[in-house]
Amino acid sequence: MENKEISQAVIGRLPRYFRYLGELKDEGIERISSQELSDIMQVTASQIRQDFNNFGGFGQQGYGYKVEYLYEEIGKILGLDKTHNLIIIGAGNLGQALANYMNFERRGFLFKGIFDNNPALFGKKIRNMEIKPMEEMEAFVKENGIDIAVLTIPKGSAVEVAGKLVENGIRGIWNFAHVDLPVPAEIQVENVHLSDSLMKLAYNINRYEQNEL
Amino acid sequence: MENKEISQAVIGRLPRYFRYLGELKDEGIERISSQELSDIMQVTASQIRQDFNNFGGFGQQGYGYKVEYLYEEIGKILGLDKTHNLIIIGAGNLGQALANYMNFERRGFLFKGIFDNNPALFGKKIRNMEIKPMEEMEAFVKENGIDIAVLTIPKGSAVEVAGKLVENGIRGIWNFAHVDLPVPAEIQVENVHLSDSLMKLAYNINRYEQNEL
DNA sequence: TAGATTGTTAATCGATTAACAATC
DNA sequence: TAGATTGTTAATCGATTAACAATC
Repeated sequence: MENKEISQAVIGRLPRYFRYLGELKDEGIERISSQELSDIMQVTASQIRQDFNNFGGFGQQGYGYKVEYLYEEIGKILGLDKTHNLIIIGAGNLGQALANYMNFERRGFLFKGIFDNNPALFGKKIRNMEIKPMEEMEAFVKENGIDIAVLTIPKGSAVEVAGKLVENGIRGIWNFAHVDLPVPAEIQVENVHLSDSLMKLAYNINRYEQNEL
Repeated sequence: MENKEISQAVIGRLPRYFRYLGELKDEGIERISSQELSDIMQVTASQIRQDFNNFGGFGQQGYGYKVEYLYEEIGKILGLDKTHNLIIIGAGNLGQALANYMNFERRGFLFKGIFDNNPALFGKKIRNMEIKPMEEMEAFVKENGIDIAVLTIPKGSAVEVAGKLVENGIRGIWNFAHVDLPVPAEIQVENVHLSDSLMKLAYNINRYEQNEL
C-alpha cells in the first residue's frame, strides 16, 4: 500500500535488466555482482543497485545477486507472472506483422483477436485467428475482458477507436498510430511512434557528420 | 562549428514538435505562441522555449513563432531536408511490414533494397523491390552508399550483420533485433525494442491496478 | 506607445553517481 | 575473522520550471 511512485526512467530500464538476466540464467550463471553486471550492460553499478533497491533488497552483502531469483523478481515487478488479454486493431501490414512476429504468449499476453474495417480481410486467418469486422470490436472487448489493445490503424481513426476502447473497459493501449491519444489518466498508453524514432536516428547521423567536417 | 552538444532529451522531443507544427500548418494556422503550443501539446511553455533556443532564436518577441518557418527549421535540424539511402535487412513479417507501411520517401529516406537469407523469398517483390540474398548485402551497401540499415532479423545474427554493415560504411542502424549492438561510437544506433515497450505497458497497467485495490 | 511574448538567467526539482557504513 | 559487496545516504550533475528583462 505504500505508494512511493517509481520513476518512468527506472521502469524503462527494467526490461533491459530482465533481458540480460535471462541470458545470464540461460548461460547457467548463478550469481552476479552489480559491478559485473555494470561491465556487461554499460551502466554504472551504482545505478543498478539504486534501481533494484526501489523494489526492495534483492541482493546479499559480500555475495551479490542470485541471477535466477533476481530474474524472477523483476519479471514479477513487470507483471509478467500475470496474464493479459490482448487484441490487435488494424490488420494491415503492421498489425499482421506484430501478430505473427511478437511472441505474445511467451510473456503472458494472450492474443485473443484481430479486427479491421476492410471487408476484404474478414475471415482471413492470422496466427490461426480470423480477422473480425470492427463493428464487433466493442462487444468483444467487454465480453472477453480485454486488457490491452494494440492500435495499428491510421491516425485519422485512432482517437475515435481509443474512445470506444476506453468505454468498454480497456486498461492499456499499445499505440502505433502517429497521434497522441487523449484518454483518462487511469488508462495506460505506451506509444511506439516509429517515424519519430527514425527521425531521431537521422538527426544523430547528421549531427555526427557535421561535427566531423 | 560550435559543438554545444544537445541532450538526447531535447532531440527526443523534436519529432513531436515537428508533427504538431505540421498539423497546425496544414490547418492554415500562421502563428503560435509558446503558451498556445503548450496548451495543445501538454508540455510547459518554458520547456518549449528552452528547447527551441538550443538551436537559435526562431521566434519574435510580442508575436510568437511563425508556424511554417518553425516547422521547416525543425525539419532542417532533424536533417529531413537531406536524403538518406536505406535498406532493410530481414524480409520477415516485420521487415516486409515496415517496407510497406513506413512512408520512407516522404521524409527523405530512399528505400534502396531489402535482403534476407531465406532462398524461398529471393525475387519476391516488396514495394516493387526484389528481395535479395544476404550474400549480396555487403557489396550493395558499399556500392550504393547506403547510410541507414533497418535490422529486422533475429537476435542471433544481428551482431554479426551489424559488424558487416559497419565494415562497409553504414552510418546508422535502426535496430529491431532484441539485442544491444556493440558498434563504434561514430555509428548511430536507434533501438526499437518492441517487447521492452510492451513490458513497460504491462508494468504500468499492473501498478495502476495495485494502487486501486 | 503599451501589450505581448520571446530569449535567457536563476531557482528548483529529479536523476545519477559517489561514498561508505552495514553485513553477509 | 577478513574480504567483498550490498543497501543507503550524501554529493553531484543535468533537466525542467519559474521569473523577468529585452524587444518586437
